[in-house]
Order: sequence, then C-alpha cells, then structure tokens
Amino acid sequence: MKSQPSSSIEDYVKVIYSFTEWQDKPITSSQLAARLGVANSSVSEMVRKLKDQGLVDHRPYGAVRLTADGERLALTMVRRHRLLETFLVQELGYSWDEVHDEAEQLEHAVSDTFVERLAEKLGHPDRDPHGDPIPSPTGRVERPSALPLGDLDPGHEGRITRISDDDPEMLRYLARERIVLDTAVHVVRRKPFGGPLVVRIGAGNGAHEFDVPDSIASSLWVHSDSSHEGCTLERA
Amino acid sequence: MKSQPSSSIEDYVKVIYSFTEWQDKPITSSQLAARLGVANSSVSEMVRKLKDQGLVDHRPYGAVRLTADGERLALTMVRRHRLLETFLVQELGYSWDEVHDEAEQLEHAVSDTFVERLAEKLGHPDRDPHGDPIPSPTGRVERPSALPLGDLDPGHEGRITRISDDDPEMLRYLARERIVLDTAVHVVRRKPFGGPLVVRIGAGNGAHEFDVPDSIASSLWVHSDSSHEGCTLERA
DNA sequence: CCTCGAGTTTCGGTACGCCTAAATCCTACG
DNA sequence: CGTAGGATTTAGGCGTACCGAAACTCGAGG
Ligand SMILES: [Mn+2]
Ligand SMILES: [Mn+2]
Ligand SMILES: [Mn+2]
Ligand SMILES: [Mn+2]
Repeated sequence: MKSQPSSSIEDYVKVIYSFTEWQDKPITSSQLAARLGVANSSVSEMVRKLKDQGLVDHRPYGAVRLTADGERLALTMVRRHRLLETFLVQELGYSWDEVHDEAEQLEHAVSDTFVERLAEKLGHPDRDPHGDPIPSPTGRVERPSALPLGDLDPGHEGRITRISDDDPEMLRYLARERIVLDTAVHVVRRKPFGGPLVVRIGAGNGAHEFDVPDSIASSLWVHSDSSHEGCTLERA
Repeated sequence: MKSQPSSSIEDYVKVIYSFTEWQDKPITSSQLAARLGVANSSVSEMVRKLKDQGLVDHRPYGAVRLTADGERLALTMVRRHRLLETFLVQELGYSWDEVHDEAEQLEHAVSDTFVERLAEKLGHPDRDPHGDPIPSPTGRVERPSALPLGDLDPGHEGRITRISDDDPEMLRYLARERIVLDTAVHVVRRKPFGGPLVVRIGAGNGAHEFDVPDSIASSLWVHSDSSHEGCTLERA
C-alpha cells in the first residue's frame, strides 16, 4: 500500500519542507503552486493525495504541514538533491549556478544505494555548494545559526554560510564579485530611506566595499564570528 | 514541434535498436512488448506514436524499423546507458550485475552536458562493463568482430569481448567462475547430442575447464586472436 | 484455394498529473 | 455586522501510457 512516491509527490513534499527550513510559517496552497509552477487547482488535488498517503496534514482552506512521514520523505529528497549538487560541482566541474536544474531531475532517478555510495565517494560532506546543510541518511539536519544579511545591524561581522540558489543569474553575478561561501563580510552602514546596505567583502588586500540591494541581502546568510548576538530580527 | 521524447519513447527506441545490434532481423510488435514488459496492445499504440514522430517505419502487421532520426535517438540513449554503467562501476564501486537497472532510470534524467562531462571524466571509454561498445556523441559505433561462443568450432581460441547483461544472476555466476571481460577462452570440444560446450578458461596456472550450457554460450561473445576465420556462423 | 489460429490492432477503460472556469469560503474593511 | 474580493476548492477536460477483451489479418498446412 505504501506505493513508492511519484516524482511529483517527491517535489511537492520537498517544496513544503524547504519553505519552513529558514522561517517557520507553514506554506499555503498558492505559495506551493507558485513554487512548483502549477495552477492552484492542481495543488488542491495533489494535497488531497498527499493527505491520503499520510504525508501532510491539511484541512480545507488551511495551510499545509508535513507529517512525520512527510518530513522523512522530504529529508530524503533534500539529502539527494544536495549531495547531487555537490557531486556535480566537485566531480564534474559544474559551476554553482548550473547544478540546481540538473539535480532537480536526477534526485528522482537515483536509488538509495547510489546516494549512499556517492556520499561515501564525496567524503560525507555536510553542506552543498550553496551552503545548505545536507541531512544525514537518517534524516538529521542541523539548522546553522545564521541570519540573513539584510537583518544585520551596521558593525556586524561574520562569514557567508549560505547563498540562496533560487536565481542562477544572481549566483553568476555574485561569483564575479568574488562573493562565495565563507567570504568574510562586515556590515558598514545602511544608506537611509531603504537604500542599499553597504558591506565590506573579504579581508586584507582583496577586500572591497559592495552595495547590497535588498534582493541580494535577503539571499545571503551570515554566521557571526563575533558572538555579540545583538542583531535585530525584524521579520514581521 | 520536436517535443523532446518522453522516457517511454526513449526506451522503445532503445529496445528496437538493441534488437538489431547483434543480429539483423527487425523486431516485431510482440517481441517489443516482451522486452518492454508491456501488453501487445500498448505497443501498437506507441508504435503509431513513434511513427507520427518520424522515429520508426511501420505498416500494419509488419515489423518495426528505426528511421534515421530514430536511430540517432537510439544511439544517444545507448551512449547514455553505457557511459552511466561504466561510471557506476568505475567511480561508485558497483559490480557489473548491479548497474543495468540503475542506468535504465538515470539515462532518462541526465542532460547532454552531464553525459559529456562524465565521458570526459571517465577518459572517453569505448566500451561498457559488459563489453558493449559506446557510441560517439555523433552516433558512430563500431560493431566489434566477435561471435557468440556457441557458434565456435572446437579448437577456436580468443578472448571474451562481450557478455550479455540481460541476467544479473548469470553475471554473478560468471564473476564467481572468474569469467570476465578479456578472459582467454579455448573451445575444447562439444559434448555430443547437444550437450554443453567444453572450454578452457584463462591461461597459465589460473586456467581451468568449464562446461558451458547453451544459455551461457549464446551470451558470451568471443573475439578470435588466431585470425583463421574458419568459424561457422550457423544462424538461420 | 481455403481456412484457422497466432499475431496484431482496435476498443473501451483506468490512473496520473496537469489545465481553465465556475463555485465556494473566509476575512478584513467599511 | 455585512459583504466584497482574494484564496481555495470543485467541476469538467486533456494528454500520456498503460490494460484486457474483442475484432481483424494473413500465411502455412491441409
Ligand atoms: Mn525534482
Ligand atoms: Mn543547493
Ligand atoms: Mn530506461
Ligand atoms: Mn551494459
């Protein structure tokens, strides 16, 4: 009866999980539809199917939440996706803006055996090329203590530990600006009236200042090495 | 209008191609159905679709033959499949009886970019773990001049250059008997009344005799190093 | 030359995953 | 409160890829 999940179902569950990975509001139908690129009505039907299979909790007109089973499946898929991205970069010379779409397909085609042998070969990495943590085979993940760059006060220093992989264009731009994983950042100031953030990138002679537009500021997560946790978290 | 092919269509075309790879009769509907594990009626429908897309020639009640376009697609898929099998063995430590099913899925999920980077990494191998030749990206293959062990006369010597990967069980058995690619074989005699073939496997101190049942004899291809091409090809 | 049965196609139907349009719900504002 | 407008679900359909059962073909053997 467990009828191993179709690739559509795998994607639904993965998107539901990802939505709550960096913030805790559960996802709504239309947000799910937008992320999956399907019509709202398609989501309604599929959510019913997910519920029948015990993967989500949902009541009509309410948000969608994963059950324990659903989360288990989601973590399996997230592990696959991130290990595959890591493989593509480390072993096949892909750049970090090219890996997402390829992994999005491959994640549905590989077996558990494949995934574990790949993890072995890669030396059991704990994060993917964008800094996203890779869950263990048993579904354990640690949520890195990092904050969006946009939420930090001037004076804050740290390192970039995660970069959203939503937009390949942005990833290419950041690579050109030498903004990559583990780069040091120092928040210099925020220009007034909602203007861009000014940060100092890197250290020593390679350092340079950079105006960070809001769209980028919310896509870069920073782990502070100076642990004076006086940062405002101003999300409504 | 080219509507890139579904994974079903990829499999149909690949099976049609494979059928004529080692023998030249075209495939019939029911043979196609048997190899794909679907009903005859499903094949009839799909063949119509393949014909509409210009991938096969077919007239009702006749055999199915690939067009130039169909063969091009088939060779692309065969290249993918065999490179993936090679990858699984060389890089992920799979044994040769484990790779077929995994490659059967992966071949539909990888991009052209992936395939070519993989070929690069593997050093552009020219055959897969079972000795099957890997077509070039442009669809060139060479048909190795090898003959089924069962068709050879006593006295014939050569090396095993291809082993059918249809039956994982048989592959495991052969590996246990130290019958692998490039192993030397010498046909000693055929036991009378359709009895098994007797062959000498290997050379030097590792050599041993082996009774080859018919099912195995037709799955091992031998390339003769002694080029006295006096072998009977008794296929009707 | 005719027929009969194996091989093949056609027919009606299912499951899945998607769509648009229409109906329905629910909340926030007036 | 009451309701309008946005969010959501339902209804009706489509394309793909399967299935079993029924109808059809055609060539080998009588
Ligand atoms: Mn996916
Ligand atoms: Mn990623
Ligand atoms: Mn396949
Ligand atoms: Mn093979």
